[in-house]
Amino acid sequence: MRIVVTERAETSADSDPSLANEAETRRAADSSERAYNTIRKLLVEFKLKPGERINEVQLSRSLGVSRTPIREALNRLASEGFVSLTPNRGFFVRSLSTEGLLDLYEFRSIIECAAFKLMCERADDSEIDRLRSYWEAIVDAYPNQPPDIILAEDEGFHLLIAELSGNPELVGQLTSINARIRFIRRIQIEHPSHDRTQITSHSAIVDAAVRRDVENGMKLLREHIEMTVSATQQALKDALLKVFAPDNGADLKRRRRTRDA
Amino acid sequence: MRIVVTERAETSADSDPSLANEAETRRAADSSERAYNTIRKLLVEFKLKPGERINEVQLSRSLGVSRTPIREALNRLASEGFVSLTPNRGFFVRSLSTEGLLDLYEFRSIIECAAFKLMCERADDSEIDRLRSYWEAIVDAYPNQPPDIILAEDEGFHLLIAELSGNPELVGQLTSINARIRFIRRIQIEHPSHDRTQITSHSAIVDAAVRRDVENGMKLLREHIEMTVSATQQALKDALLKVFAPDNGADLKRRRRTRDA
DNA sequence: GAACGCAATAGTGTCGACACTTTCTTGACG
DNA sequence: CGTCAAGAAAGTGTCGACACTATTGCGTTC
Repeated sequence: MRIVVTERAETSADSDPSLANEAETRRAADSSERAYNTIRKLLVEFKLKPGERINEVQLSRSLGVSRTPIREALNRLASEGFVSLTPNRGFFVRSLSTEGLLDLYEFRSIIECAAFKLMCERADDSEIDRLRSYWEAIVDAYPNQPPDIILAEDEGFHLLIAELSGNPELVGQLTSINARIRFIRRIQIEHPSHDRTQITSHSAIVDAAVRRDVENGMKLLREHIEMTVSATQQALKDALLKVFAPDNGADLKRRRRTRDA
Repeated sequence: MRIVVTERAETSADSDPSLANEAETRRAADSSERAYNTIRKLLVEFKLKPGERINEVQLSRSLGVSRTPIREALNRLASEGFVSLTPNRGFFVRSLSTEGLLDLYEFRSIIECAAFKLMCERADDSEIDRLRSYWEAIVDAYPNQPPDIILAEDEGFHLLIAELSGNPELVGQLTSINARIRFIRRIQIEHPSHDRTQITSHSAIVDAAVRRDVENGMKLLREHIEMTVSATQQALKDALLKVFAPDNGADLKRRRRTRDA
């Protein structure tokens, strides 16, 4: 596995008894939180490969913390679907196969369409205008932004719709979905197949929202999302090929679905 | 707080009843899992009251395990929205206000309608027939069953629709929603306002599925769910009144929404 | 008597250790 | 040669302890 963490250039925090420097020796009070973020990044960037067993001891050494915060982070990641837990055997990286990706995008489409509908029904004009102005403020520069910005602004757009739906559950769900597919989306944006004219659909969605045209808006959203799916699938395949470089993709078949009841 | 865990005499679909008893003989290897189930039950039954701070030491003593599995369970419950975590102050019971309940039911409605639609589009006739036979096998005895059975069979019905949608994400989401509202639903079923003629809508939904009538089926589902919401709201109010017996309900106002980004 | 420290208490966050389980290694046996 | 078993090694699950932080209670000062 051989993971080198560069999150903070603070390697070898352990085994330094000579340094009694107070500020440096202070034990961090948020190891779990940082472990969570770091591990999630490792997962989402395929540093930890799909299907692989996660070695807690190795991970804890890499992050320079004990196993306790590692396990707390892994438990959270387990309920969020990033990893699965088999009793007495430990945590495994849940493979996000192309199949699973389709399911996830379909779920996303469901959430977003519902959010749009609710927004149209509930948001007052000033709120709809927030959506319009949010998009207008970034639309011009949008196609020329670096991938990370594009991604963040796109997520912000869709998340704002969810917020304007007035249902916090939808916001939470969309946030969680975003986290799970962020890396894939980033790859897709950087992929040569990426078509930046999709911004026009955002504008069209805003128009539909202003007109409170539920049917049309949902149709646009559905198409907007579906449009990215096939391109994203190709991007995912490329990414997986890179990850499992020489091997065949046999490991991918071992799809686990151990979401507990 | 003073919690005494009497795991017995409940639904107890789980296996092992006594948690503290086993500590004397041998160390349990699944304390986290059982702590998770137990704490979730405490939450869902309002033994741990909304807004209350969760004392890990007390809890661990009650369950007869150390704080480690308690914290692992709480971390999972945090990602699932049952509790929230404030750094250095600990875990708090997230209050499920009537408002939050509405949001949750709305979310459920969205998931179920989408699942029904997908099922109609994808499931073959034999699968639809599984739904039909599932319901036919239980429909006669249904109104006279004890509440727990009614609840389980109802959940099973809706869950089967989600499964037949072919999207595991929807199954997982519905499972999670069910867990969060189970106790409320149980109260509602036992509440005098409960109307058992709602089984007719299940039959109607099956009919719509057999005819692949998406529009009508979704309409039925939406109504079916909405019908229970108002009744459930009343049941929830009664339950909360009982929980916060002498106090005013001021604690309920402190609604936390600390779902991490 | 009220506001302000300031110590004492209670509670969380993390650690290292150890018991138990799974997995790997090795060597005997067919 | 392959199979199996026993022991060794690796790894997980849980514990008790301790460092650090928040809270409470108490005495002091104005």
